[in-house]
Order: sequence, then C-alpha cells, then structure tokens
Amino acid sequence: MANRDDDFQPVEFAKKWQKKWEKEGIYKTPIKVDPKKKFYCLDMFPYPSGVGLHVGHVEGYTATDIYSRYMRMRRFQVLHPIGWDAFGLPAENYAIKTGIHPRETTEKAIQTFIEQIKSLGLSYDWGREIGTHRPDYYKWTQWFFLLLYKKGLAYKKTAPVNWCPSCQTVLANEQVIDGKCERCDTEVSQKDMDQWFFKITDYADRLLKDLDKIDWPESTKEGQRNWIGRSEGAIIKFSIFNFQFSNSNEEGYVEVFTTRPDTVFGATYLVLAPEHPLVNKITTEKHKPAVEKYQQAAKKKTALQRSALEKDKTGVFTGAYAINPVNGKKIPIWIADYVMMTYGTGAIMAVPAHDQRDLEFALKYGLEIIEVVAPKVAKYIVIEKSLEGNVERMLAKYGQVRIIKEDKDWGKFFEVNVTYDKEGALIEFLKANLLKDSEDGGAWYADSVGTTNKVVFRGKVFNVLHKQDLEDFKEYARSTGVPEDQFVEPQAYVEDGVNINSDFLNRMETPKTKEIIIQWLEDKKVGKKQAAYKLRDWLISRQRYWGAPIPIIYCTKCGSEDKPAIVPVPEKDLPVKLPEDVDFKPTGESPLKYSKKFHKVTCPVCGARGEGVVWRESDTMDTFVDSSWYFFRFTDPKNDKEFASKQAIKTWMPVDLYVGGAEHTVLHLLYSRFFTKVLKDAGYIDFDEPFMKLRHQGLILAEDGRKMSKRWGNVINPDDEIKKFGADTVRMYEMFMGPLKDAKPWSTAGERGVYRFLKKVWLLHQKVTDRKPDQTEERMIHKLIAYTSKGIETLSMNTVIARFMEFVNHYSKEKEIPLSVWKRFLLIMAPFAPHITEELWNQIGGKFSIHQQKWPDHDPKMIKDDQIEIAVAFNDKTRGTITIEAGSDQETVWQMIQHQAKFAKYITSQPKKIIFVKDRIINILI
RNA sequence: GCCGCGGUGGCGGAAUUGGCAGACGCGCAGGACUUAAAAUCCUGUGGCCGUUAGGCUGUGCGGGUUCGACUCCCGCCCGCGGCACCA
Repeated sequence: MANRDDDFQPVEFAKKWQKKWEKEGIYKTPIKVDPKKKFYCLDMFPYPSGVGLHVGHVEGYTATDIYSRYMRMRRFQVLHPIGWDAFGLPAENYAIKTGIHPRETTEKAIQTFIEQIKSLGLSYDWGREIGTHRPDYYKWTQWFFLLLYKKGLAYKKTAPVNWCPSCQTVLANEQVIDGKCERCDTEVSQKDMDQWFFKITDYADRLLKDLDKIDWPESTKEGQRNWIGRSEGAIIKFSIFNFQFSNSNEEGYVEVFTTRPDTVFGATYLVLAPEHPLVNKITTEKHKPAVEKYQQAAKKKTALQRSALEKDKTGVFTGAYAINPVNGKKIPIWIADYVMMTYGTGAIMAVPAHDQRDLEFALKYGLEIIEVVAPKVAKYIVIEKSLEGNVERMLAKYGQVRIIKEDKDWGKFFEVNVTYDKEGALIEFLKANLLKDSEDGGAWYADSVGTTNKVVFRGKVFNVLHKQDLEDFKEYARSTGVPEDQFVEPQAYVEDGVNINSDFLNRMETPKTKEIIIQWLEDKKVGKKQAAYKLRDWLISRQRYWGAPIPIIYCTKCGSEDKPAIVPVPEKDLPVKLPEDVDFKPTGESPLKYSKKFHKVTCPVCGARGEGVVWRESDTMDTFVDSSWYFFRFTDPKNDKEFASKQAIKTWMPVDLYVGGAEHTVLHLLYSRFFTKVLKDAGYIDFDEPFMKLRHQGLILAEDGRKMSKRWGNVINPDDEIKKFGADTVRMYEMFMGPLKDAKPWSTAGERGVYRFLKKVWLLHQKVTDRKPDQTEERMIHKLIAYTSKGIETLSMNTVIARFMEFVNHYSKEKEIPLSVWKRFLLIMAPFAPHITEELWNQIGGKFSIHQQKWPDHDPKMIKDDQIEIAVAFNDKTRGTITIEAGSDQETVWQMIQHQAKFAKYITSQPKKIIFVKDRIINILI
C-alpha cells in the first residue's frame, strides 16, 4: 500500500483506535503484580473546572502517559489512574449566582474532562476513576478526620483566623497571599472563631528531615523547608520586676525566644506581642489607657497593614520592668506589633545593636543600645585627601590596607581592615589627625560595616547609640550642606563576631558563644535550647457547602449547655452526607447550618436528641484534606471496608513518579506527606513518604509570551488543536517545546513543524522493504532505542523527538527502510504518538496492539561505533576532523594526521606537546 | 532583604557533564514543481572580513584555573519564582 499525503487523516484514525483500545480494555491495571516490577505513575488530579482542560494539563499528562506506556512495554505492571479534585469554591460560587447545584456543574465538567482526556489518547485505567465529591470517597475523608481526632491530631479552638469578607469564609495561612485572599484578591481581616485544626506542627521535624530521602526538585524542597521554617535558638526566662502571678506565689516571668542567646548582655528591653496574655496582667495603672488603645488598634489592622507595607515600627511601654538574668539589669517591657504572637513565645528580648528591627525601634523611642558583638574585622574607608602624609603607611599600623579606587578629586580610597582589638586606636588616630572641614573635601568617612552605629563624618565621630546621637549627627551633616539622601542610616551588626561588653562571654567567637551561654542558662535554670518553627497548625474548617462535612456531633447532655461535648460520628455511620435542602447564599456560617434534616441527629453516646440539645458540626473540610490521601484510594478505589486495603497499598505505594505544577509546592505536597506520616504512626503503612520522585511541568505561555488568559484573548484550547492536527501532533508538540519544567511560549508554527514530521513518518511507510538492515542501519536503530529509553526515563522528551526527526530525515532521503528497522522505530515512537504508530503497525500486519508489544532491546556493543570522527586542533584551534578506529592511541592518530595533506600547513615544526583524549580530541601544540 | 532557579542565533531550545558551541524545530532568504497559490522538495542561514580557499570573533559582564571553559572557581549585572517585621 502506498501512503500518500491525502491519506494522512490523523484525526480520523485517532478516533478509530481510541474506540478499539477502550473496547479491548488494553490499559486496565494488571491484577497480578510482581512487587519488583510495579510502577505507580501519578498525575496531580485536576479540579474539574467548567473551562475544561488546559494545555498545561496536557503537557504533564502526556509526559506521564509516555512514561507509563514505556514502562508497560518494558513489562512493568503500571498503575496510571486519574480522578477529580471535585470539591471547592468555584462550583459553589457558581451555584450562588445561578442556583444550579454544584454537583450538577461538577459532574458536567467531569464529563467534559473525560472526553477531552480520551481524545488525547491518554492511557488511564478508567476503572479506577475517583471523585472527591462522591459519598463513597468522602466517607473516607471523614474517616481520616476521625483517625486524626483519635490520635489527638485534630482539635478545636477559638482562634483569630484569616477571614475573607468577600468569600465569607476562613482561609488557611497558605491561602493568604500578601494579606489578600488568593481566590478573590480581597483584603483579609482577622476574626475570632471556633475552628478545627490539624496538628501538623507535631510533624514539623520529620517533615523537614525526610526531605533528604526523596527525589524532588531542589526548589520545591527548599520551599517546604522555608515554610516549615525551623530556627535553632533558646528560650530565656526574664523575671518580671516586683510582680507575682495573682493565683500563685510564683514570681512572674516572661519567656522569650531568640536565635541569638549570645547577645543576651545586649538585651536592653523586652517586647511582647500586643495580644500576649501577660500584657494585661503586668501593665501598670498609669500605662493602661495607652496600652489598651494600642491593643485595639493592632487588632483592627489587617495582616497586610501589619506586615510588609508597615515599615515604621510602633509600640508602647507597659510600665513594667524585667530583670535580665545574666546581669540583673532592670529593663523596660514594651508591646509592639512587630512581634508576632504566633511565632516563638510571642515575646522577644530586644538587642538593638544586633537586630535591625530592634535598632529602629530603639532609635525611635530612645531606648538603650549596647553593643555586645564586634566584627572580627571591621572595614573602614578612608580617603587620601583627608590626612596629611603617607596615608597608606599610617593606616597600615592599624590593619590591612587595600586601595579600592582612585578618584582624581579625592585621591585614593583606602579600605582598612581592622581587628576589633585595634578599632578603638584607629578611631582615636583618625580623630586626632583628620583635616577638618577643608574646602575641597578634607572629609573622610568610615563605613564601618561592623559597628555601623558609629557614623564618622568630616572628622567627627558620632556614636549613634541613642536617638539624640542620630539627630545630632544629622544636624551636623545638614549644616555642612550634605544632601539628606547621603546620610548613612545606622545598621545593626547582625553577623557573627567576637563578644564584647559581655562579662564571662567576652572575647569568645560567635558560634561557640551560643553553646556556652545556653549551657549557662540551663545550669541556672533560666533558659534552654529550643527550636522555633514558622509552620502553624492547619486550619481545616470552612463555612461552606461544597466540601466534606466534618463528622462531629455536639451533645449538651454528654457535656453541658455551656460546653457541649464533642462526639465523633461512629465509623459505621459514615459518610455524613451533604444535605440537599440548603441555600447557597453565603452568610458567614456554613449553609449546612440551615438544613433541618442535616441538623436532626441522635447522640451516638447517650441517645439524646432535639433541637438545641444535639446537633451536627456544620462546617466542611478544606479541600486540601480531600487531596491529601487520594493517591492511596487509587490503589483500591472501590473498597467500602477500608480507605484502601493493606494489600493494595503494599502492592502499589509509594508513588514512583508524580508530575504536576509547581504551584502546589507547599500546600498539597506538605499535607500529603503529613497524612502519610500519620498513617505510618497509626500502623496502617510501613513507609513515610508518599511520592518518591516528583517533577513539575512548567507554565505554558501564550504565543505573545504572556500568561494565557481570557482577558488577553490569547488562550490556546487543546480541543481546537486536536481537531486541527490530531492528538499525536498536540502531544508531541507539547513534548518538543522544551524541558518539561521550564516555562515556555506556545508556537503555532512550531506545532505545524511537528505535524509535518508526523506526515513524513506516514509517508515513510511506502519505503518499507524486506531487505535485511546492514551494519550501519542496525547501529543506528540500536542507538536510537538506547537514547529513547534514557530520554524517557529522564523526562527529556524534547531531545528524543529531535532524534526521531533526524532518523526520519535520514530515511526520507533513502530509497527504502528495512522492515525490521521500521518496526522497531514504530515501537519506540508508540508512547509519544500512540495513534499514528498503531495505524502504521496495523498496516505492516503487526499484532494488535502496538502498545502491548515488548520494548525493543538494544545491544550495548552496537551503540559504540568502531570508526569515530574526532577533532584535530592545532594550538587549541580546531582545524578539522579525522576518522579513526575507535580506541586508537595517540601515536597512531598523530601518524595519520601527518599523512593528511589538509593538515600539512599547520605542521610548521616539531610539536612541543600533544594532548590526546581517546576518541575525543587531539590537540597539537606547535 | 533572604532563599531557590536561570541568562547560549531573529525565536523555542541542543551540547555525551571539561573536549568540533548552536543538534532538532520554527522563522527567514534563494531555488525546483505549479498558469497561480497551497502542499512538498532542494540549498543556505550566529556575527564580521573574503569572489573562493579560508581567517577573525562569539554562550549576560569582569577576572581566574586549564593544553582546552557554555560547563569549574572568585567578583558583579539582569530576569523569573517563592518567602518576608519569623526574633
């Protein structure tokens, strides 16, 4: 049969084969699995949005599809499932607008997704499809909640939460971006509410440590590390001057967390967060009004105001004092909103000389500044014209001198590196010998990177240790006509160094000092070593309808009217189904609250019932709870006795390859790891990381280089592309665009190029012959097989496709292609372009299906050439190439070169030296 | 500010991890086929000089190591992503 241009109907035969694949069920997950040959290849399951599949989905899904198909051909048993992360706000918001039930819109969207995915020829096992919104799924989401509750990892507390006034719901910290709701960009405010939390903080250390054992992108691991935010330090107790807790005889104290216990001698005041519970107890009568006013104001501030944009530090004095445990010094206690209640102990010891924030605060309010760490070496910059005589020689007495630049007006600029013990002498010397106020700028300055609280200017040294000093300095500088923007603002010295003004710590160097002071604090029982984390417990309550209900019942009979007992729904009563009789309008409370049916319940413990006596929790769970365990469900999706059987989990987990967008760096990936660890501790599984190997797909940008967006009208819809060029083109083009992880712009012209390539493949069929391949051809296909295998395994599909193109270009120029070579080529291209290869396989009488064939072998011996072309360089410049026998030695190659006329002109004399790298290069130095 | 990633032709991107920079594709230019267009095929294509042979130069910038650097080291510049008053 002669394939011609006109016969190339990729869209048509794609449909034909898709139908046949489905009918024959060739992508069903195998039942008998050899544990050593299992492969779990997972995509991040999509939220079934009404817009349908995006080209970004196609990229990730194609990559895992190729991988799965390849592994199947390598005779691995592959689990490659898909499902729907179906709960969530968009469907509910749509319901609020239109009154259409979220389940209806969601199921419809799922149908669209299924059709789209099928039209791409992705090899999912549809028998394992799951949806988080279906009761047989969320039954187990609720089961997980109960498991966490049983293990003491789910708890309820009143807490200030992030409240989005527009979505009328609580947000997790992770969902607040720059103080705004990640979904609607509305500014988030603080609100006290009764909320359910998962105690992920219990797992902070393990979540951090276990990152070392998984193969994930470094950036993603780093993202998680930052999010967990572990810092080593100490807790130090400062007793409160003349104060006792009212309910005991114990002396009152404040605990602070610090990462710099070595600077404790420089602690000149304490700062508590405005909402710190001690504040009201210690504030003196005189200061109460100001303190309360400040607390009120702080409470009103949004997260946005309180953080980044609010640079100016504010605070008020409480009237109370604390005692610094290392020197007995009486220091004031302030409150300020630059201290967060949610981190550390909600209180700090302020060391203004060595913390930028404390320094700004201290300068503003005139608080004491004591330097306790000096840099081992300070840098001073002195200008030549500011001194008389040999400046370099004079300065050399005080430290290492280096010329950093020369200026025709000012002369040389010297940098003096002075050790801390000589710094005082240098300053004295400069004070005494500087030319003062001379017209041409007898000025000099010191930019002492270390002790920058000193500003040295025109022969005067300003020790900016107090607010007044700074003002004095500015005043003086201004009077000399220096523009305001030239002023050096004092910088706290935050680096390591040598302790000064620190009694028994003096002359010790920083990392060591920390150990010593911590030991001292522990001995005196006024402090201890401690790590602090940025990670906070995971708030999972949502005042929303379209989510899994929290399986909790409140009973006033088991508890009391004031404090109803929390009664978990017994497992046998799961799932707690979403009620139908609801109104979707957001009120700030869950719509479930207004469902009569839903609320009517009998206490499973005491059997009490009745309105206001027994009722259900009406909040639903954050959708991230649904997606924190779905990968387990895929191993056993129909099980109604367990979330998944031990056997199924043992067979398939952990996931061998997980591909998805980088936007889930912290949320989903961290929560899934947390759930996995909880399951391990509860004895359900025996591993503690769910995803062994993770890769991200990059963003696909529009043709104009911008993000695809309805607003710009530059969105590429995969459906349109499939209709125009066929699924194989779309798949292969997306793989050919560039490395999977990179962001890259779409190019319709580039897509056409891939289409042309596939057409060439199609036409190659005419040239198939029974002739046996010769040695060169045999080598070529062996190399291609080896390259393709490796390329798929490293997910560098783009270079594999480039090799395919080279191969096809080669045979397009030949008269014929041997059948045995052609067959193997079709086999290795099958994972990339499943439809066209199936069609061509069929045309040469191959057994159905090509996708069930074995991956062709390659002989490692065959991929090494025996004739090799190497570069010939003279004096480092490549002047040509020479074909040699593989493994030839230097002498042989050199002889050959001397016999070739084209190199003769370069050989002007005996070589001084010859550099020879076997089978690579020969470089002759003349 | 801190952390992470990156910077190679007109464009997307290759480069066996220190050994012929620019594979493959797009675009562009010239040519073939055609009444014409599309499709297809052939040739060329980093820059500069040269009619050719060839020469010089070239991987963000400045240094260094090396026979040899896109690749390793030091110092910068720019872009992207994340975190951000975290003590």
